[in-house]
Amino acid sequence: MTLRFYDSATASVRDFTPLVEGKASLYYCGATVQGEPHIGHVRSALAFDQLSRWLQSSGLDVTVVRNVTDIDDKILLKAAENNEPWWALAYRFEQAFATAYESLGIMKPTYEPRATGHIPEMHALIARLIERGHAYPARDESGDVYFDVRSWKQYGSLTHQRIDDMQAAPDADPRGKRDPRDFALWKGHKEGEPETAQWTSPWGAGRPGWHLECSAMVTKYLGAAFDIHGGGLDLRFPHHENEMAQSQAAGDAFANFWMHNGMVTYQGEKMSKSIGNTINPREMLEVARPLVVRYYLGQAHYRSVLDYRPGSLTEAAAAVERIETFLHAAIAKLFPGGDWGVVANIPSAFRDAMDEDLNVPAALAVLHETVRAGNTALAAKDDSATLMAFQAVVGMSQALGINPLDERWTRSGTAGAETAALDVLVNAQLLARAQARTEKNWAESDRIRDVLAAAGVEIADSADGSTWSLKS
RNA sequence: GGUGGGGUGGCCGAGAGGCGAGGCAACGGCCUGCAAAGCCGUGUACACGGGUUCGAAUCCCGUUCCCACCUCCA
Repeated sequence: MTLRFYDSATASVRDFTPLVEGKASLYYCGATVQGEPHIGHVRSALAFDQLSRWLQSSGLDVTVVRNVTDIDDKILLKAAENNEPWWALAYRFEQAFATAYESLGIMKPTYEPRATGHIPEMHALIARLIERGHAYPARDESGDVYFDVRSWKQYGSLTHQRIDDMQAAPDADPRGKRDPRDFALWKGHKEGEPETAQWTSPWGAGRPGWHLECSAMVTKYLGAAFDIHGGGLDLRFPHHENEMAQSQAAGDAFANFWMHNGMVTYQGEKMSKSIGNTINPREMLEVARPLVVRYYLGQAHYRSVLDYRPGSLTEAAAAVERIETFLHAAIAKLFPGGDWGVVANIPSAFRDAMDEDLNVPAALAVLHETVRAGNTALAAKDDSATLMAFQAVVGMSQALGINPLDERWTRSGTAGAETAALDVLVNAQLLARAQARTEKNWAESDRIRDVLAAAGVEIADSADGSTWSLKS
């Protein structure tokens, strides 16, 4: 089976054929670093993390580029309000995003370019557009340069809109524009803006417009034609529409596929900073482990709306624990030494689900069915079936970035010297309890269990003895 | 006004003409000293009204409600 993805530009699921055999190039929009990340931002990055992982699992050599837009109106505005240099504010939030991504195991892109580092590339693109008659300097001496929307017949094709059907923005300031929908490629320096927020250009000193940086950076790192451009659904218009227009009008083929992730809502309403109904990753991590948060944000199909409500994380935690319980039981049975090696395997049903536009929910169904089969095999003492299930669960969860055995999730809290010490102490208790149990001294047995439970240590008895784990 | 996406059991969430995806919760059973975990089983799910069909959650027509975007948005 071949990979198939939903392409927003054609509004259909199409076969994915890489432009260069054996390789895949993915660009997805990162943040305009003007504030703290919320889980909507993280969900988007996670969706494209799942995508790039799956492209890799499919044997492709993947190059991923995610931008940081570190100069724009809001950054300047907030920095002024804060009485802080705009570049300091931008970098502060860039780091906050990096921390959020890191905590949830979102793989680092191959490269993460900043807008401010690509001014010359933007100038070159503007020059090409002016030369081809698709851009013009403002008629009002402002130093702005606009993209001429009417000069590009295909304008609107990404979102299937006609310019004349679009609702005119009520607050549109025509300034020196030929058409109110023309957008700024270059913004002339204005009185009162920081001196540091301007660059010289053939059209006067100023700074880049919002959409230009992505076009310039994609082309620089992935070429004039590349495989996939991604981002949040809310970026389709105007951001992606404008990006596509300016790049194609300049003569670049640009993205072969456009992929957009669904929004995160809270009580049915889109989570956004302007409404103020946001939840940030830190708040989530206070109530759930990183692995659980990742599982939760990634369990729905990437194009679906994900509605957050209190309790979501508890349910996700139960599902994750089910997977973990099997994995730990299988290790205890198959690899008493604790060294299980890694022979991962990905069942074809899982592969089929993922190949079809990244159907993660269907893929998770395969994973959970395999966990059940594994538990059954464990109960039947069928070691070879247990091993098969174990390898499949490891393979599938690894492909999704939610392998509970992965060092990333285990290294803090349950590993290291503390755990080793705890293991000795708890095992001493378990030994005493085993003695009590052979003597059928149930009161003593239960007392030990209760004491451990109060300390957050859970006991599970089986025919082969008792094991312990930390309650999460 | 324009362009899209939706309404699936108590909750989440896939599917897209034919044996009830999967998870969470609940209930019953097995196992267990008791638990926990696990396994097995249970539930008359597809917004509403028509239609097509041997058969519709899925296709068609109509109605209704919700969400997103139309120059701040992931």
